[in-house]
Amino acid sequence: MPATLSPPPAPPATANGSSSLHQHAYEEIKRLIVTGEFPPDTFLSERQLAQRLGMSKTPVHIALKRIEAEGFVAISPQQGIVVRGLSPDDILDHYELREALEGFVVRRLAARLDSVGTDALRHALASQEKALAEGDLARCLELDARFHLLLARLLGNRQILAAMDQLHDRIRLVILRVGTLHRERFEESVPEHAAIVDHLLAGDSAAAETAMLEHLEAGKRRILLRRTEPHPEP
Amino acid sequence: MPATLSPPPAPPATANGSSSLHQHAYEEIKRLIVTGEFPPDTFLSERQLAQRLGMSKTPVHIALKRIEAEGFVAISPQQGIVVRGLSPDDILDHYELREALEGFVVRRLAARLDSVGTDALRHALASQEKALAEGDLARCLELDARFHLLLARLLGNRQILAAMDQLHDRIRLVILRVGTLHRERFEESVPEHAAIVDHLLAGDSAAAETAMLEHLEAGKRRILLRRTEPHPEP
DNA sequence: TTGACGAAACTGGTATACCAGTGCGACAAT
DNA sequence: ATTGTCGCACTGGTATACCAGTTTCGTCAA
Repeated sequence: MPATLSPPPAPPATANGSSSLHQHAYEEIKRLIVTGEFPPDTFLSERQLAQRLGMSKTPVHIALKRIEAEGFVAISPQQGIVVRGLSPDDILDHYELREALEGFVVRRLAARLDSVGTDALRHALASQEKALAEGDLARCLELDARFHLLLARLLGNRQILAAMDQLHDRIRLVILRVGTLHRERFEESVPEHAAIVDHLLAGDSAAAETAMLEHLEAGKRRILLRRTEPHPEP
Repeated sequence: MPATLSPPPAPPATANGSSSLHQHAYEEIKRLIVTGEFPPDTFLSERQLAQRLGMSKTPVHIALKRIEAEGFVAISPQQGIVVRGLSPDDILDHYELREALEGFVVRRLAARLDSVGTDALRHALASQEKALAEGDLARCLELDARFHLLLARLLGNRQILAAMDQLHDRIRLVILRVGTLHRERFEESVPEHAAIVDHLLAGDSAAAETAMLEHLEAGKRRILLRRTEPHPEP
């Protein structure tokens, strides 16, 4: 599609690099979900979304089937589409999967980190500290997710990276479930990241893995403890 | 020649259990790929597939976009669809991901195995030995994949199970890459499974994980080296 | 013989129309 | 007033037609 679209009244806000409409629809709808604009239990409609995105049903339909396959929405034929929320069990399972993947990643990574990776980790850490100092919590959240993905990328395993990439959006969803972002969260997690990096640079596999597992454990605790408000859920 | 439009005999043909056409298309196309009927580098066409499956382009298109997202085909707009093969690096990455997931699974599982799980593992093992004794190699392959999925299911983590389920089809693809099934492969792997189960039943996390990692390492070696002769146990 | 050029025969991507279910509300019969 | 029923207004799912590229190949001119 040309960069200068287009007839429909709504050329979407974000300048997209999407190669196709259904790709754009996929990214946009998922963004609306993981940013909380479409909270859990929201009812969606292909036609509404198509109109909002300035395209026809077809690409929206394709995007939604993919999003359904990833578990973010539930589609009932002849009924409708509903945004799926995350149960506490989902969150626990989510963190356990991360323990398996990311614990493994840092364990392996400590033994094979090169100078390029060293620089990347130091840079990522510096960015996080800068964002925290500036109080830019949204950027803190983004950098947090990117830090974890960076570890997988440095390991160079595309399968693991792909698996963690799918987790990326779920992480946002998990964090958003507790409401707005808290500064204290990052005042704790950024130093935890720093500890992981320290052990990686020292080549200490066991210590790096332990630090990662503690970091994830702390993250899980930060989320589950805040989830004590009464929920009007069935 | 031009497609002179279809003479669709137009009964939905086989009475399928699929809830929708695109679901049926997804399962069928993926089956054709993972069974080797569509080997790597095969060129596909939405229209050809639609005619073969007795439906229109639309559900085929949706199914292919999902299969593309899973990495089994590559779609180039205005060009065509090609079945993606697995490079040696892909296979290495694949096994490394399994090491991360399944190593973690057995480590955790050894500590929390109940009587139901015990029975399920014993039963799974017996089935494998029976299939091997009968020389039913196709069933051996199926039971192999199911055994690994069973471990994840016993752990009770849906996220991990979903991640490993995606691997299920890739495993078949990996094995098919070396050609036909070899009896020796299962004469080795079934006892390896038995060893893993033994350590799980004994509650020995470390031994179970080690056995699993060795099992995966052996599987990787069997594929990459294509060796058919049994090797001495360490 | 050879080269370039253009029409045709494809490709996936998208829009539109239509279909078959579903739920709900209005209206009618009691 | 209650209740049963019909119908309309939705839903996602599918088929069809069309679009804009890309590739192929035959034709025609040099």
